[in-house]
Amino acid sequence: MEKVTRILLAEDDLNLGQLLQNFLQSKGFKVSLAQNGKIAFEKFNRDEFDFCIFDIMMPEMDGFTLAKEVREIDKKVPILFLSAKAMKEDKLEGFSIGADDYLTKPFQMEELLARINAILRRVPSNPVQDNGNIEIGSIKYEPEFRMLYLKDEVKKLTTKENQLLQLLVKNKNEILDRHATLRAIWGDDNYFNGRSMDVYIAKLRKALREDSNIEIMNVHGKGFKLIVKEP
Amino acid sequence: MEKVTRILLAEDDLNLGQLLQNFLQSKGFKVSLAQNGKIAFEKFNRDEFDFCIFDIMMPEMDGFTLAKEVREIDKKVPILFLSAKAMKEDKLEGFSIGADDYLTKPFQMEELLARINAILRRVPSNPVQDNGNIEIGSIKYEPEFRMLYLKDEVKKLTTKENQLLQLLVKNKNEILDRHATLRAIWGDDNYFNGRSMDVYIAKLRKALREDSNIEIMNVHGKGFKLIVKEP
DNA sequence: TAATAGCGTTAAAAAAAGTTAAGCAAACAT
DNA sequence: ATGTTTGCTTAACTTTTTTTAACGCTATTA
Repeated sequence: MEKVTRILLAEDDLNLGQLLQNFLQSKGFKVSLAQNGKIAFEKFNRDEFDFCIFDIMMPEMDGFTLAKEVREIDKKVPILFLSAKAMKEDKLEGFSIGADDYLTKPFQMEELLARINAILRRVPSNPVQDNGNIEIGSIKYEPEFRMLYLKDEVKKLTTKENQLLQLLVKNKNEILDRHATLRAIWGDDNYFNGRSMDVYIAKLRKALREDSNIEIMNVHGKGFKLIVKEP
Repeated sequence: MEKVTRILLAEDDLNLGQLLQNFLQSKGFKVSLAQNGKIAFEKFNRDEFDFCIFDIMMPEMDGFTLAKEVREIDKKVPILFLSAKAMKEDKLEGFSIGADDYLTKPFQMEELLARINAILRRVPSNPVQDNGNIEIGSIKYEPEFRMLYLKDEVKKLTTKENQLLQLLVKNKNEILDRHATLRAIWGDDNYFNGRSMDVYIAKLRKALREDSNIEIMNVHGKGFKLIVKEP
């Protein structure tokens, strides 16, 4: 379950604004477009955002003032400035307000995207990280330690066994696509890797056999499906 | 007690290099200047750095290759590229390697400073305690003194043991790439050095065995992973 | 229903890693 | 200078992990 990054985009040039909005939305972001700083600030107070892109020259409220207002109530949200001016003073003012980046128009949209991602990588994400303890039927499974706690044995899984079981668990009760799995774990989808994968499916079946409610079912020509019958 | 930020600067133009070094030192950074990528990589492996500034076009080893090598053994250290070319492809390649910023020459030194600080604001402050002491599970580890404080013994690590353990710690819970590690510590990735590394992994396992929550796990064909079970 | 592609299983071969110890050279002490 | 310690590499042997092969079964389609 991927978390969508919500971007607040303040840009008075409607052409550019919608172009950016469409581009970023096509890249999987949720983008709220505001036509000036005042509207942007209202949006910021009303909703939650993970990233801000502010044009500097805007009517009603310019980008710097907007950023200052935002910084007063949120010290952490990343801010990236867009500007027509490449002037040194402006850039430095931008950074002094607490900007994360400053991009001068015209720019390539791919560069904007790359810069957004570079910043997002540094933002501490998901504070809620489940402790990774998973139950497959009655069998405890710890993916990060590659451990399977069977009735009278603790089985240490190999790298491949673990990768495969993780994918199966992640797609519990859904079909795990054969070709995609081969590309994901083996890097390449060819005949021999396919046979190798079948061998590992057999290994996992043997390991999980002690709980008769667990089944790794084949879906002919499609892939495998981990089924756990809940009583 | 302010911690000094140590910058690794790779720049073959000695004029610019020393200019930047002086400027950044005057701003309170500790700057190590390397004249090409190869020297920079050796420095990176020998010492600890909090920030990297890499020129792209350099003899011996270019900035992109350098950054890739660095990223293989350190997923987190910030990297900022300097380049004479403003080409879109180069910028995108830079970001795809995992750069945090990309600055085109000529630039204002104040802008460089502002960008460095903007990135450093996002870097989670010292996972390492102020004095450089590290805890691996219940075992205290002082990399700069090559000391491991075991239950009833203080083990002095050898150079290789220490280098390897440092890399493992830096990549805790992530895979430490086998080939990259060999290049980083042994300088060359060949069969015999690989066997040597396995011997050192065995030594470290034995040393860390007293805390059963610590494990140096092998990821077949990829490398090793230090995992510490937190209770 | 015969042909065929896809899968199940087991065994073997091959590759990678674990372990122990011998060998060797540099650093250190005697 | 000579012996000793130390750190590292190389070797030899073992075990684990992964791939490949072989043979049989099952579902799909002509």
